[in-house]
Amino acid sequence: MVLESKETAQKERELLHTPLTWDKDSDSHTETNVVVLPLWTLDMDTPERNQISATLTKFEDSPVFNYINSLSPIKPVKSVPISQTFNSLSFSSPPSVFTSPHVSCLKESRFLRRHIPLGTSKPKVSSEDANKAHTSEETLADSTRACHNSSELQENTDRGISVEDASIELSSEHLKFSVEPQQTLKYNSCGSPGYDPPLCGNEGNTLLELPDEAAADAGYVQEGCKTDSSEGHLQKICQTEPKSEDPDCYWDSLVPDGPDMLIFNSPGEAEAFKGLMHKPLDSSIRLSDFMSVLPLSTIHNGRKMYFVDSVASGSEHEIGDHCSEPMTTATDTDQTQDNLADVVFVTSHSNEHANDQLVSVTHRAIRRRCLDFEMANVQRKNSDDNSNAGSSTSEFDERNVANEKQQLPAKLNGNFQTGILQGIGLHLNALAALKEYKGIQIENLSSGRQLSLPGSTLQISTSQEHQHLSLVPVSSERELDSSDNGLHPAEDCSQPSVYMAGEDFNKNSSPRKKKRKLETPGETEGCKRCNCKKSKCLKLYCECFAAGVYCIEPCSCQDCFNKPIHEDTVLQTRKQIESRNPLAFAPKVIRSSDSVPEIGDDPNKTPASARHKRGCNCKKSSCLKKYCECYQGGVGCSISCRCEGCKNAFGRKDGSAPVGIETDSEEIEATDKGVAEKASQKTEIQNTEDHPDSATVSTPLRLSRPLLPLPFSSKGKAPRSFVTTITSSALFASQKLGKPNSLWSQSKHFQTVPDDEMADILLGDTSPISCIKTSSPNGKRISSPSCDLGSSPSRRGGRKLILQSIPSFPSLTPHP
DNA sequence: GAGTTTGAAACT
DNA sequence: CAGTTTCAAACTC
Repeated sequence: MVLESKETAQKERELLHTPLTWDKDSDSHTETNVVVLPLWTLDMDTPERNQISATLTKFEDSPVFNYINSLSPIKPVKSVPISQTFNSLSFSSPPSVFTSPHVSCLKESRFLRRHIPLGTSKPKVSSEDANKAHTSEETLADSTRACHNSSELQENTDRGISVEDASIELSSEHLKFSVEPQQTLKYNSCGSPGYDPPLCGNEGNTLLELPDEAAADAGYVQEGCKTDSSEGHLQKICQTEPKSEDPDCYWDSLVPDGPDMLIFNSPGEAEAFKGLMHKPLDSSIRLSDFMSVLPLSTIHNGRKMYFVDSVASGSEHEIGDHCSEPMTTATDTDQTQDNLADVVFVTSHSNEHANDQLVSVTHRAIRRRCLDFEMANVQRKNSDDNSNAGSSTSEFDERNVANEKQQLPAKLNGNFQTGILQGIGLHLNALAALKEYKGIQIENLSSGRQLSLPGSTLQISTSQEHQHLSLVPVSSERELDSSDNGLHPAEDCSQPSVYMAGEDFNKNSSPRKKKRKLETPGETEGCKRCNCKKSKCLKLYCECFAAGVYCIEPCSCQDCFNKPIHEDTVLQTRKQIESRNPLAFAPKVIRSSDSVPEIGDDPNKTPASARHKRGCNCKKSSCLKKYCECYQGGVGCSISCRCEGCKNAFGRKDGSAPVGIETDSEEIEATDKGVAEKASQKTEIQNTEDHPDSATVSTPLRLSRPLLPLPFSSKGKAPRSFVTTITSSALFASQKLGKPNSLWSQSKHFQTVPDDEMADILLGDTSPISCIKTSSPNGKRISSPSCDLGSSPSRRGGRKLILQSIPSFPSLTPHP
């Protein structure tokens, strides 16, 4: 397996470096017969993963599998479990950077998948972990083939079956397993893991998305948006959402195209699938079940089936309900009416659409943060236009909720350079999205069912011609604060304008005005981008650049060079800046200590476990405003700060306790105050619990946490430092496919790594690849199980804590 | 929305 | 390394 993985990794690298020659025109094929197996993100090191891998292997060897293969002209590649969630999930965001979301995607993905987008769009995994990469590579290869052959295939593929990938996340273990069997009997078009069929422009392509992972999904979506053709599935999804009153509906809506989706001909199949879904935790079982189901559906229908990742429920998430959702069976109908329209979300209500086919799809993807190129918006065809109504297809969407937290770890295990960063970016995105997601959830979900998905905002706008679904990443903060605001689907990012390819955004005459028009203040902030006028977005002044992401439409920058088309310039500039300051792109806020006093800062003086990398230099803001990077990052000032009159609510330079905890809150604005208190208290509590031995010790939670509960709720914008941190890593990681900048990787480490460790990292003492600690707003995917850095018990505990302590993204519950 | 304030980044 | 300038975000009105 390892060998195989290595080979795959190699292939993947090659693919990444190889420009895709895919012709969009060829995409025109109407339907895609693809079965997408869940992408399993596994941690190679974990038993679960092994289990899954074994299962997959069996699967491949199984008669059913063979049968499926026989159906497709394309030779299925032997799937290899990949730990790299990066590919799809983690990376989804990262690609943005270097694969720039804008440009990178040749294809639009109708599938919200975690797969790594093909070559350009997807960051390449340079990992040393060939193992992880292995699967993805194959997938890429397949996808590539598919793309090349798409035109041909399209014609033939309508009824073809392809299994692109399966992804499963085992939330229970906090591990994510990703396996991409990549057995593509047929690729629809670009049906490669990284590849989204939609690119092919087909309506037929189905997008399966896991609601839970909306956040993650958003990432995909965004990526998908990169391409012009982004209209796809998201819109479709959106179409149904408004209609759905059922809690499930939301998720259902997420599932785009019906025809392509996994369809169950018979209720029995659906049941089987259902059962499978119900067993998210049992990867092996699921896989088997899943496999068993496939044949039937494919065979009977002769149609394309898409399986999108089924995700294991996360421990924190309450997936069960979703999983258990009865699958809707529909009668056969011709979907043909409108290729595009295929997706009808079958909700409990939607049975009317009677189709024989029952589609259940779970899609798990990591949502990309706004920073990542977010094509926050995805257009979806209006149901009217598309004929969802017309299409008789009913689709059932079943989603497993997976913890993104888990995903991250797995990803981390993968190549550090590429994978990690990307993964992080995605993760963040997902987090950002949470808030939005919640809003939807609240609005749409009436049942007590909890959604454990990372929030993503789905914005649905119905225009005469199109419905637009946009996933808008929202800052984690917002999410946290969302309770106040009530969730509003992000308007800002979702604006149609967003659909535009990111690259050309800046070219707009008045980006800023445009942006403002499109974006509402609150929401905008989540996706807020830079507004550079003179720096060309090639200096650290530029938040996007500093974060390691390309500027996208939401940006109001002028003369922007921080775009994929200027990738060389960007990279060069980056290097230049790094040459001056190796840590320039490192997270500004780093974990000061893990309960390890030796770390530079005196814990006593710096209440917050996390500290600003360099410390602030505030003179007039008293470290009570976002001018202060420490405050903005949600961390207390430390001895390294040169601030004057420090009143940082998160911890004063002089060592006084964080305001939030203490009585100084008065100094803070009322709104912020509450948040700060909560955050600080929460952090403290968690810390104490997790690390009884060191009260002052920064816990992973803190590390990651500070970012979350910041007192910025009013604006909802994530703390600058935080954003920077997250994005930077993601961005950098993804900068060059296959050639992750070492620095970037390093930067990642920095996030969670103590200063001293950072130094080591820079020196190369620590292998970035081996371990990455990431702090996510939600803290879900903060650590990779296998992370070396975390080898120390304390650290591990910290990571673990993070996961636990971090409030799961969007609590599925209606009200946070 | 325009203007001011602020402090980091960049420059010297 | 310190001082100054530039820059864009944060903030205010």
